[in-house]
Amino acid sequence: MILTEKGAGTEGQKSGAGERELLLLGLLRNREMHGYQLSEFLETHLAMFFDIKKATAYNLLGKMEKRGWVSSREEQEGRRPPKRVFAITDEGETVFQRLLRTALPEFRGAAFPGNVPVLFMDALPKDELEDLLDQRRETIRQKIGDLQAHLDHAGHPLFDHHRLILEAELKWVEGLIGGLGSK
Amino acid sequence: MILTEKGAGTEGQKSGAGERELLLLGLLRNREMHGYQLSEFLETHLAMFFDIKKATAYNLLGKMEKRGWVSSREEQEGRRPPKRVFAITDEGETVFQRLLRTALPEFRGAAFPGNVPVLFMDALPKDELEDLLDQRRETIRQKIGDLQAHLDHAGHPLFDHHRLILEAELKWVEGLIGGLGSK
DNA sequence: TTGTACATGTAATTGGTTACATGATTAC
DNA sequence: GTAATCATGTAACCAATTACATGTACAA
Repeated sequence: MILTEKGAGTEGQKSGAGERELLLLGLLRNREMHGYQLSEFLETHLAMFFDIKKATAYNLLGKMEKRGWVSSREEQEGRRPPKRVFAITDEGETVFQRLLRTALPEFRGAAFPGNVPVLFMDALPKDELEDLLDQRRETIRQKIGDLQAHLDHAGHPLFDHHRLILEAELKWVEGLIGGLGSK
Repeated sequence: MILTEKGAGTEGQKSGAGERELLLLGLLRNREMHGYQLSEFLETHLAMFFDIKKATAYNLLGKMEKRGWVSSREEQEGRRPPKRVFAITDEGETVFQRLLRTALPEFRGAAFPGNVPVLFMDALPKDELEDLLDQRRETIRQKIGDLQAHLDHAGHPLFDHHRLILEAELKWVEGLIGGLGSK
């Protein structure tokens, strides 16, 4: 039976926290930005990898400012609503360095809630099951195809990760489909 | 630049909901169980794949009972605190069938927040970076090793999925490490 | 008698999303 | 004039976790 890696010892400071903060800090490290700008950047350049909503970005920036990780100044252009431009502080840089070194060597596997239905495949008539799995395979294939559409990212580590994971998923579903006959 | 699959159309009933319910319903389909028992089962047999806490299970069962998906009866043994044994209802079975058919063909890639730090590798001196990546590689290798420890699951689809994903992760990190020299 | 396993639940908190509320600027 | 884009923020809500609160049975 499957064993948990429990009682493994440390239990430490809840692993896995702070990636969003790390991400925002890291982006602000390149150049200061206001919330909308940051959010736009996330949507246009990183939406494939991370899904951070506008409200989340604003809230996070607010929190980080309270903690002193970032500072903000108002910028007025004409008589539009002013922008709050955020910059990383020295303290923020320290936090960034710490978070980076904590997060990089860690690996906690992602959760795959999408796999739940696979547990109950035998509740379906074989024909229908085959059909549904075919659909899943097509979904994955399409995502792999989408990847080819922006090859400008090829070679980027996160892009490669995406590709490798999708290929593993495809292989897996194909295995499932292949195993169907011999049942 | 990376493109989102936005405006793709449907937008429908928020995809990705209900897997936990599907899981619990599916397990109750095999045999009726009380909360503690269900939770134990999740911990001892499925902890590797899904992480559902006790409180969550209890709450979920409560909710599902309110919705009529499961029914419960009290069972008294001696004079201990009584158990509430849950069974799936006909309505629950209908929901199960629906959720199963919705969830199986879907594929929405998991989120990998653990990859955030990879974006900022260049903020680290090469030696340290190499060291941290080596650590990550070891973490993954160990997880793969852990897998071998319970080979009784080998061949189980979810087990295979785990293995394939971990292998992809390993390959990826090794790629990162390999690319370090040529920088 | 002390700790662990069995057994259930609620309350407080966290983290994030959706929806709301506001308003100026620019392109059609 | 009206829609899209730029710009900020709050409030309500939801899902899930942690911490709390309670109590029996049994083994060391």
